[in-house]
Amino acid sequence: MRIGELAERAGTTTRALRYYEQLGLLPARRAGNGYRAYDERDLRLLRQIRTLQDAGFGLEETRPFVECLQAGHPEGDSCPASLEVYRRKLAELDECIARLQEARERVAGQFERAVRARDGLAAEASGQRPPQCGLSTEWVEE
Amino acid sequence: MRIGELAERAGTTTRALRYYEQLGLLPARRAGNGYRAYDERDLRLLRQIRTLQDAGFGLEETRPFVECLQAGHPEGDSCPASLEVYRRKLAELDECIARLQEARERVAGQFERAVRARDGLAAEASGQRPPQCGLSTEWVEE
DNA sequence: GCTGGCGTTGACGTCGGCGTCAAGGTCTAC
DNA sequence: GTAGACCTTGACGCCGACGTCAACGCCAGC
Repeated sequence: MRIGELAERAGTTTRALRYYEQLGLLPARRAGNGYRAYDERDLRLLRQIRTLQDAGFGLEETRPFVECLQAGHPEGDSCPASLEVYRRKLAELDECIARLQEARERVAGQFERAVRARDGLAAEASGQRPPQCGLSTEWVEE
Repeated sequence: MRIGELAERAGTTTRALRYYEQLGLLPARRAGNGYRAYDERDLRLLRQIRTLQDAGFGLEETRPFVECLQAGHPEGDSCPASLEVYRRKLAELDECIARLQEARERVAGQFERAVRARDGLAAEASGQRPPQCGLSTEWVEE
């Protein structure tokens, strides 16, 4: 199988495959004419890479999984190094999620404060009382 | 006030300030010798920028807030455009958090499956999908 | 033999938010 | 008059994961 077919079957691009090879992540054999030659095992490796990428892993983090498969293990995560990467990624995701949630709270607080201030100012300007019942409509509006 | 003092008072660097000026975000007046000259209002603008950045806003997203202050409003979020940015950012954060949580679940599932497999118990599962969330400037890998 | 569709390597561009020189100008203190 | 602490502009570097040329080679079909 040549590079174009492999790329298509894995749902990626030839450029990506050459990049992986450049990283030593997915080395390719060569046909007589210099074309890269891949087989089903390479497709397996590539799918491992893509699955992990989709789950938020960087390319370097996929390396232990790929090497694990290349070493003949049944799964990319059959090796200790892969499990270690899982653990690190879980911790990373947890921290990341916590940070985002904290940011979300801050933004939501500021937003609501600003909306109240706006309604307050509008009320002062128009000389009327602020509406008390309709904050939730602000949201769905967009 | 010159650039070094402003940077220090806002907890940033002179490089960042020149960059903001380059973006037209924080224009500076010039002293006779060509040095940038800032005042307390600039410090206010800069603090607005930094606060938003810390909350995960990109520099372009801070622009409406800065312009709002420059237009003489009491707060950076006194203007409709700023509120709109708040809304967009909240939606963005929500989506991002959801994706990361989904990714976390998948990784956790894979991890546990792999551990069970290692311990000799057989089980299988699979999954797919895209997470990948880019956010604030300061998340370091661990 | 010629077109068209594959493949090859190499190299530069992208995005954000600056860091880090380099080469020089300005101002103050001693 | 000179050190050194500030300032100026300009330009390249960085991180990841490729995209996008450019210029060429290989091979099948007509």
